[in-house]
Order: sequence, then C-alpha cells, then structure tokens
Amino acid sequence: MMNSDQAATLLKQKGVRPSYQRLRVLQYLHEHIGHPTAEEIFTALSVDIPTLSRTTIYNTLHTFVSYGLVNCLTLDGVETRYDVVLQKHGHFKCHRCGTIFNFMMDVDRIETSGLEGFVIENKNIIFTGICPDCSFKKTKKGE
Amino acid sequence: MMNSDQAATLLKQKGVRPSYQRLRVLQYLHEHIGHPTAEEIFTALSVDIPTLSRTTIYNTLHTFVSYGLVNCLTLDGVETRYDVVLQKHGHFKCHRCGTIFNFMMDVDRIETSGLEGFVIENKNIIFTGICPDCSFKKTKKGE
DNA sequence: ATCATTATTGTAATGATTACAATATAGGTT
DNA sequence: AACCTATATTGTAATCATTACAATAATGAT
Repeated sequence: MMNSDQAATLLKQKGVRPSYQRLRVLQYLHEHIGHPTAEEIFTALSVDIPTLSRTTIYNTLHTFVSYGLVNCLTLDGVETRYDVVLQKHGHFKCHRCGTIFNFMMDVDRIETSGLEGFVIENKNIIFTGICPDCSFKKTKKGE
Repeated sequence: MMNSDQAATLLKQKGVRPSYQRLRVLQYLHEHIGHPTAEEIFTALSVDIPTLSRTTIYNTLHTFVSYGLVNCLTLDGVETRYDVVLQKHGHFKCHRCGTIFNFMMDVDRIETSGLEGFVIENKNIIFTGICPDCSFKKTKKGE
C-alpha cells in the first residue's frame, strides 16, 4: 500500500522529519484505514519495535495532525481515532459491532442557517446506527 | 425556563422517576443549553446540594440519554457534553474560545452514497472553526 | 567530529469516567 | 401510617486515555 520510500517522501513533502517511528506509524495508518486508535497502533507496532513508547505514538499522531497528514476524530467520547483519508467523507459507526465505515457525501452542499460570520474550517459528519452485517445477524437470530 | 413541576412532568412522561437530583439536573440542562459537561453540572449544583455526588450526575445523565431526554456529544475528545435541544441541528465549535454554537440545517437533505443497507439512527454534524467574536478580536489585534 | 536541534523513551501525573458496595429514599401495599 | 421492596444516591477506589516532563538518543548542519 505504501512503502518506506513513499512514506518518507510524503513526510518530507509536508516538512516532517522522517524518523523510523514516524515512517512506521504513517505506513500503518495507510494500511489500516479503519480509523485506528493510538493504542491499536502502539500494540501493532510494538511487536516489531520493542522499544517503542506510547508517548512516541501520541507525539507522532499530534505532529501528523498539525501538519495536515491525518485527521483525527472522536466518535464515541472514549478514544480518539486517526484517519489518513483526507477527502471529505462522512463516518458511520455501528453501535452494535463498533465498526466505523466511511461514506461519500457532498459536505459542501449542506445548507445551514445561523452561521453567518463564522469561519468554517472543518466539517464532520457522524452517523450512528446499525450496519448491514449486524442488521442481518439480528434478523436471523430473531432477537 | 423550566420549573420543578414541568421537569417532574417531563420525567414521569418518559418513565423516569423524578428524584430531586434528577429534577435539578434536568432544570439545569434547560437553563444552560450551551452543552454543559458533567463536571460543570456537578460544580453548579453542588453549591445548592452539598451532598451531591459526581456519580449521581453521571448516572443521571446516562439515564436521561437512554430515555431520550437529552443527547450527548463529544466534540473535542476530552469531555462528553449534554444537550436538551432534541430537534435536529448542527454544532459549531470555535477552536479559539471553545464555545459551542447550535445552528439550523436540514439534516435529512444530506445526500450520501455507500450507506445502502445501513440503519441510520443518529446524524451528528459538527463544524469547527472560528466564531465571529474571535474572528473580530483577531482582526483588531492584528495578530 | 562537533554541536545544536529535534525525536524518542519511560515514568509519573492528570482528568474524565466507571465499578462497586453501603446507605438512603420513593412508591405501592397492608 | 408503618412496612417492604425496588430503585437512587453517595463516596471511595479503580480504570483508561492522554499529557507532562526530564533524561537519553538520533539527526542534520557546520
């Protein structure tokens, strides 16, 4: 999906020093676009990098966010999740299985009133409900 | 805005036993629609109810959410906020002063693709940016 | 090779929230 | 009105994500 060189190029492009840890975090995010948490990234990379620190993960993610490499989102109020998909999209969280799905939408077509004079920098659209899989299981079990 | 009797009626209507603490929390939420946190509610009500416990606030808010009396939202990933305005609306958070504004929008007019087969139960629209006040201050100071 | 800057690490602290057990209260029943 | 059971409140301790901070390590420029 994204090799070491591509990751390094991307980091340099954005003005972020391409350390080994940063490369690995960026690659991980590109290989796991299901909105991982800091803890998930830490656990996964720790296997390969035993000396890795949680603090590094947090620092790295903060750096990525501030340099516009990833977006962060808090869907449930528990953990912050990170997303390398930067094109405008909505998030759907299934409250049964917890999976987060991306969906397409034209964010800029939303008509609002009451925001005259506001500088809008970011638009987050979060839907919650039940995903098709869980919906199907529920029907089958006859709950 | 909402007296004790009105609050009691509303609670009974929804099947929630109208204890003194619950009445006060519900009244507080109706008098402070700026999306208070559990801590803010606790601090404010503690003055009048010195024996009040933080746990009661959390229990009460969870009860309210599960009985559909209030909505909760996490805007910044730090604290959960509570909202008695149940009509569909969007939230705008100013990242300079932290204030949260409601704005009107037609949530159901948003066109999406990729959500076929999904049961949508809730739609949250969160914008971030700079509010007119902060925008104005910034201009004046010439930062 | 040297030096200053920046990144990583580990530990300790913070802050919101939850778990849990003891006590208190509410509402229905005699 | 007293009684009893179910439910609510309280306080403390635990949990979990995140941050603060200081020491060490690595990077890049001179």
